[in-house]
Amino acid sequence: MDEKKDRIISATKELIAQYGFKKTTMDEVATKARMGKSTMYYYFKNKEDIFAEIVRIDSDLFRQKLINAIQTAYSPQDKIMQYVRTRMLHLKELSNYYKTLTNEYLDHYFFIEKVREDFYSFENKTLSDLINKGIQQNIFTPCDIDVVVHMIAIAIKGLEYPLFIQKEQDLEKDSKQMMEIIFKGIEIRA
Amino acid sequence: MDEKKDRIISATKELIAQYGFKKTTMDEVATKARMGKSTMYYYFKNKEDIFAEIVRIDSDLFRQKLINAIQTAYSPQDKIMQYVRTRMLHLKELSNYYKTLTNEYLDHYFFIEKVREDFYSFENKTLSDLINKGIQQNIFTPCDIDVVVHMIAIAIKGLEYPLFIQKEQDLEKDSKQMMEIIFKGIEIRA
DNA sequence: TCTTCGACCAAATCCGTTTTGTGGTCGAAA
DNA sequence: TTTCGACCACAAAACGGATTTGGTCGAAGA
Repeated sequence: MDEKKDRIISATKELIAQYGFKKTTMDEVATKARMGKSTMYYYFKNKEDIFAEIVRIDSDLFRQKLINAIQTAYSPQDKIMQYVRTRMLHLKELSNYYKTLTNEYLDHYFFIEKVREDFYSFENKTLSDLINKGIQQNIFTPCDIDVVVHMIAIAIKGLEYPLFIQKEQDLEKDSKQMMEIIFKGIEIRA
Repeated sequence: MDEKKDRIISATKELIAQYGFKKTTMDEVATKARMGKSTMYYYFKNKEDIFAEIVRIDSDLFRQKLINAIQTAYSPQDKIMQYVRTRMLHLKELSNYYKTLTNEYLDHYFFIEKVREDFYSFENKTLSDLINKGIQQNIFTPCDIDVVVHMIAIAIKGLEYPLFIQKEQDLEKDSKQMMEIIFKGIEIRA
């Protein structure tokens, strides 16, 4: 039954958001999900498996959010801009929510690695497509798309940095200005 | 006598590069510097003081290296490019050398903070001057210099990222391409 | 056959205590 | 002014016993 899985997932999510992965015990999750601890092992292989599922779901939602953001914009520039903007704002939200988790994240990221790689591959394809479309529409100058995507990825990493060190920053403004400069670098000149 | 200070500094540097700050004991340093432990306290206030001095010296050398790099180039673009290139290569060297230290770095950066701030302020001024000169020479389009410098800083952070996660990357190539895009964004159009 | 769970286990974690190691001081002496 | 051995206080490691916790299993209910 999927409803049981959901109960486990949402209980785990809440507890993990508050206490982090390590400090959340399976007993607590079981209590919160209103079932015996052993029952959970009927639905999930182990503790990490639950967490992996949560990450997978969140990642899917994130991707969907990005796809929606792209669709609301028209020009390739706006689409890319919306992509980056949405990505940064979501990450900021995440970093607030999972503040406790940040440190453990590194310890456990071996089993998130797959999701992370999948995401990067999605991001790469999405941005490539957008730039390609921009070139076909005679808006961007023909160029090595992989290089441009890689540069955007580097810019994104730079924008992420303040989140990582919990430094306040106007992400939206920075994203906008950064992307504007990059656009000027690849737009066809009048 | 300055020669004594140097012996302490260089002994500490070697040991710290190998074992990190915490695992390096004052006894070891004293032995390597061929003097009694107490003697070192005649020249330095405490252990951190030695480390702070090392960081200060290294930082000065780094700055000098960057100034030299700028002087070897002629156009504002090349100067900025050389700046970024030299900065990244130096950081890569550092990150190899002080591999052990990376983790502790965060714990101790409170007493490196001052040096770090000074460096950022130097970097900001240096880049501002270069861009300003570029505008005066009619090479860069007049713009909000602070914004451009901030964007370059973000790009640099993005370029630093692979160092931080010990991921191999062609820093020199990435730096070059990233800066070329930014230049296209601020150059006066023909 | 599918689902639930109490009882149970081994390994990890916690926690109070003791031992050791280490940064730093001081006074004497050169 | 410079050097250092002896010494101290305290932080970190080592230890070992008690507790917690992730995970298994077989029985029992649907």
